[in-house]
Parts: sequence; structure tokens; C-alpha cells
Amino acid sequence: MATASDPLKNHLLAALPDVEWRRWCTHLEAVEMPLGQVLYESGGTLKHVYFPTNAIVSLLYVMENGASAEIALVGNEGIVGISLFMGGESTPSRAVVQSAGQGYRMTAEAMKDEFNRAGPVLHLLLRYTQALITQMAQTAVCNRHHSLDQQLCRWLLLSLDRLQDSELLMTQELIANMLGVRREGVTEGALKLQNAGLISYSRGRIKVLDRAGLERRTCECYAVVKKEYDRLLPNKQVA
Amino acid sequence: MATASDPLKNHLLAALPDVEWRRWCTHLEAVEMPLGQVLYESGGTLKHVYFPTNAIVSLLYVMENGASAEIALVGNEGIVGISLFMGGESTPSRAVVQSAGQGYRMTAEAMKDEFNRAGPVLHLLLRYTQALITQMAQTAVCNRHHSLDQQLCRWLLLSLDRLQDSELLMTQELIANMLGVRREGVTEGALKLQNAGLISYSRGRIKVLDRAGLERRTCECYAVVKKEYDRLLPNKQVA
DNA sequence: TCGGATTTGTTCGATAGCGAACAGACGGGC
DNA sequence: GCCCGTCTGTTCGCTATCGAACAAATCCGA
Repeated sequence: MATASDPLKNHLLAALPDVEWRRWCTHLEAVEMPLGQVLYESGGTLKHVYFPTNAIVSLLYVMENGASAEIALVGNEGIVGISLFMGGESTPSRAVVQSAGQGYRMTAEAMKDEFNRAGPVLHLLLRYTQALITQMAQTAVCNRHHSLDQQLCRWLLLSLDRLQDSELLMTQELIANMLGVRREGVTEGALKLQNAGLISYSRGRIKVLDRAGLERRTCECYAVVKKEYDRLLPNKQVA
Repeated sequence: MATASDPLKNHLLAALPDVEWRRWCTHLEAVEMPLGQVLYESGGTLKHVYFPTNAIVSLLYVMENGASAEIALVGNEGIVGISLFMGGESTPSRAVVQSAGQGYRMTAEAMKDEFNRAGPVLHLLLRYTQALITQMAQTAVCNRHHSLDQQLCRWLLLSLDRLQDSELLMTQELIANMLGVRREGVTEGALKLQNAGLISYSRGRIKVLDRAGLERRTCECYAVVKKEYDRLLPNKQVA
């Protein structure tokens, strides 16, 4: 039975062929990922890559004036630190733990070695990267065309997909930072969803009561991203 | 002396080591890239990848209701069709020629073979992909936080960087489609720029008179993207 | 050289989200 | 059990952008 810190809870790790998996075991280090932890800073060099199991990490860009906007979410489906194997070593964004939990990490050197074997690991990571690209692209589209209410639903659903349960620990203030909007806007949106019986929340605890209802309210962006992750990273069943 | 259709006008091709370059010559086919040409469609399979020399290609997402938003611009600095080597084969966006010109193409099979040699080609393409990712991420940020006027400047500058000269052939209507805003908004923005003496235009011809002025008016997003392309893809001087 | 098509300019009311300010509600620590 | 900090709710005026409708300018081909 998988525990919260079972590496196989991370879908990328779970998708590794047996040979690679056995090799990786020695490289993976279990880590706590507390709320607010910064995994990498804009332009900073990465010492590790992270594979969340039940934490959620937000990739965001922080503007000169301090305002921020989320570029993508990474949870148990992915890896934090793609710039390492993409060759850039750094990237002009920041990675912050938005929902505390656990994960595994691997040193930058080990990651590069594994990637440069140019076998299944490389292809798996590149397919993941393409899914991530789709998420970013759709974030751009959504920011342009959709209402705060729709984006809030999208964000809740994306987060939900990256966690085990249906409860998020997340204040409206934090969500507003992620979406790059005012906290008051999130409050209004959340109220509507609560009144409609889709969620219930209080002081940083959001319970999703009607997932299908959220899907009905959100824009097409959520489905586009979900479909692309499913297509590119078919879920290997964990035994 | 390089002509308009010299493959070396494409920076990626120019950056190839000699060995690869000689091999590639036999694979590259010169093509015209007329305005409006669709290089790939959302979800469609790619038969070729394209290396523009003096054409500009827009990667955009078209929504169910027909509205669109640009995700990234590709010109002589890059390649159209990264999903081919990333492993997904397709992507939920569309690639359209926004500024007519020439380029080179290579068949999907040849491209995959070259990529899978896992040598300098792979690393070059991945670095390019990371730069493209930055452009997409910054598009998301810009769509969230910056004014239409700022975005217009950013878009003009990005386009300029991907062309040889300082004149763009592009109606305000088209620009509006790219930015995902109303044509009237672009007209207003362009008027301001014209009155300020930064550009002059008429019926689809835009001349940039004061590039530095545009840089002063745009948001930080332009510089972030530019810097990242320069960092990741240092320009090999063409002899 | 005329006429239709394309491109650009202008206006008006509507609205989503912003910024600021503040009030109430809840909850953990002492 | 009380207090203070955190979280959520509410209000008001403001602005950028939207949507629609239409006018003017320019080009191109018959």
C-alpha cells in the first residue's frame, strides 16, 4: 500500500521502466515541502529537481513591482526544475510550494546524468515538458479571454487533479496571488461557488463538494490542459 | 553574401556545428511562406518542421467561439514544430504565417532522426525550446498585468527582432487577432505611437521610426524574453 | 476613372476588474 | 476565556477594455 511518501505517488517516477527505477531509488531523497518554500528563484541555479507526491508547487513570475502571476502548477504528475535538463540551468521564474506536502528530490548532477543517457527517461521528461508547455500556453489564453470566475474554477480543478483528496489548504489571498488578481475578486468568486453548493470553505480550508459543477462553470482551458496531460502521460497503473 | 533565402539567416541552422550542417543541407528544402499559411493545425500531425528565414509565424490558440490569442512568435531565430521532437507529435495550437517570407523545411522523419542522435542538435533544440517556454510564460504574465499599449509595443519589438528590416507588413486587424484584443484598441494604441513619432503606418505597412522609444514604452516582459533568447542562444556570427 | 473592398478612425454605453478602506468573524495562544 | 492576528465579506468610485455601429480614407481592379 502506498503511503503519503511513496515515490510511486509521483506519476513520472511511477512511469519509469523497472531498470531506471531501480537505479533512481538510490538517487531519490524524501523531503518535506512546507508551505512557502522556494525551490528555485528567478535566474538562480538549481541544486535539485523535485518530484512532488502530495505537495503542489506553483511556477510564477514576480514582476518588478512585486505583483505576480502563475505560469503553471506542478504536483504529483510532474517535476520541478525542467530548465536543468533543457539546458538553460535557470529560468526567469520562481517555484514556490503552494500546498504543503512531501516529495522527492534528486541532485542536479544525477538528473543530468540520467537525462543524458538519452533513453526512456529523456523521452518521458520531454513528453512531460510538452504537457507543461500546453499548460503555460493555456494560462496565457485564459488570462486574456476568461473571467475571474472561470479562472478560479480552472485553478481549483487543476489543483484538485494534483492532490489526493478533495480538500485544499489555501487562503483566498494566496489564490489571488497565483491568479494575479485581487483578493477581493477571489472572495466574490468563491462566494458564488459556495452559494451554488459547489464548494465550502473557511479560513484556508476549501472543500470541493461538486467537482462536475466546477467543470461546468470553467472555461475550455481546463479540459484542453487535462486532455493533453492524459494524452502525453498515460497513467501507468501502480501495482 | 546571404540572400533572403540563405538558410544561415535562420539562427538555429546557423548555429549547427559543421558536421551536422553538411548533413542537414541535403534535408532542407527552401519554401515560400505566404501570409495566412497554416503550418499545423490544433491536434494535427506534423509532416514538416519549418525554419523561417524572413517570415514570421504565430503560434496561437483558437477558442471554441473563434476568438484567438497568440502564445508565441517564431521567426528567424527558431523552428516551428517542436512537438515533433518533444514527443507529442501534435499540440493544441495552430501555427500561421503572419508575415510572408521564406524559410526552409525538413520532413518529420529527418527531424526525428537528427534529434535522436542525441548530440549537439538535441541540445541546441532543447535550449531553443526553453527560450520559447519563457516567451509563452511571459505572454501569460503580460496578458494578466499589462495594458494594451504596452503589449502592442512588446509585440512590435518581438516581431522586429525576428525580421531583417524595420517595416512590418501587418494590418491592425491582424495584430488584434494576435493579441486577442479588439481591432479598435489596436487602432488607438497605434495612433498614440504614431503621434509620439515612434512609428508610422498606413494600410498594413508599419515602419518603426524609434525603436528605443518603443522599448521605453513597453513593459518588462519584452526585455525578459529578449534576454533569455540571447542567453540561451548566443548568436554564432555568420561568416 | 469609377466603385467596391479594405483599412483606419471615432463614438457611446456597458462592464469586469482595480484600488482603497473598513467591518465582521473566526481561531489559536496565553 | 480573552485577545490579537488572520481570514473573509462589503462598499465605492475609477479605468481599461469591450461590443456595436458607423464614418472616412485609401487602394485596386474593371
